[in-house]
Amino acid sequence: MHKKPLTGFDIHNTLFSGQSFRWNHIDRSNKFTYGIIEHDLLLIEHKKNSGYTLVTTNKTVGGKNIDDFVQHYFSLDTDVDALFPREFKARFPEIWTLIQPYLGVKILRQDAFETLITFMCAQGLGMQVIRKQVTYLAREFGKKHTVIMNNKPFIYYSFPSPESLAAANPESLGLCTNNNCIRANNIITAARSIVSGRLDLEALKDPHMPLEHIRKTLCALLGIGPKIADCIILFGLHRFSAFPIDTHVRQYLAVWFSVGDVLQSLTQKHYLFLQEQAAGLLNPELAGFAGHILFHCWRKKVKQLYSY
DNA sequence: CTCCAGGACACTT
DNA sequence: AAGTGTCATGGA
Repeated sequence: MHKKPLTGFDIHNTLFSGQSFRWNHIDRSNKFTYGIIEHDLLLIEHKKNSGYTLVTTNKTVGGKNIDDFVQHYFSLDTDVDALFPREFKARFPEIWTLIQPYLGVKILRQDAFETLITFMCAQGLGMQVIRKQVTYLAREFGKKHTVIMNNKPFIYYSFPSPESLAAANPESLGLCTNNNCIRANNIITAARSIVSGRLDLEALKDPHMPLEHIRKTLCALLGIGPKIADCIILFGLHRFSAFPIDTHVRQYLAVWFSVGDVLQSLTQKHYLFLQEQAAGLLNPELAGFAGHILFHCWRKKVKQLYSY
């Protein structure tokens, strides 16, 4: 067991802000949280006086030592002060005050394939149902692991490999996607395009590749539109300039910044218009990062929603 | 029985 | 291109 204290950011809100559907609580007391990264079980332990501690079963995670992993996975290398420009704070002082408690929320640099599949499950559904689908997918098609914790066996499942989803039959995968066979087939097709090499997610991580080209490549897959594509780009390909717009983002853009109209339908043109406006308000290079903080604040504080 | 949930897509102008 | 209905499903 390897341990690493986690300090300097808001771990709980980061894990449960809805960007990842693979972090869960072990028990109702919420003192232990777990996630599976790169097939490695990570535990986050919360003690009253000693804060948060990351516990891993291996010395390395995702080929990195723990310090480097934490730095990278939790985006601790990104300057928080650069997220919201000086003009933003001056123009919207009340919003700036409102989001103060959420400035510690980080973007998780997640696995690209996991992000691709899990956000394909997110179309037009509530987070509760999304998490359920992802849990079922891992249980049915992921690798089963058993570890002994507190003298009791604890079972978890790593996220399915592209090969296992590519080989799945639609009926059994449909049981994981609310019996939505269209979505099940879309996921299988996407997994097959990864296996065949027709879609190369690693290549899309190239920071020099134009955002437009990446978006176009992802949208070529059935079941992926502009919003899901931007989520994959932000959380899975780690391009913080990508700014996904969903119903919640549209709401806070209209209410907080008088950008667009909530009632206006989100056509492609309007979607791009909102993105331009948001980039103008925020630091364009980090618009998605800042947007996620605004998103989480809007949901939790204004809408009183909880994603777990 | 309605209505909603982090959209996507086919189908007309 | 750009705008407008339709779709699919479990849960509250």
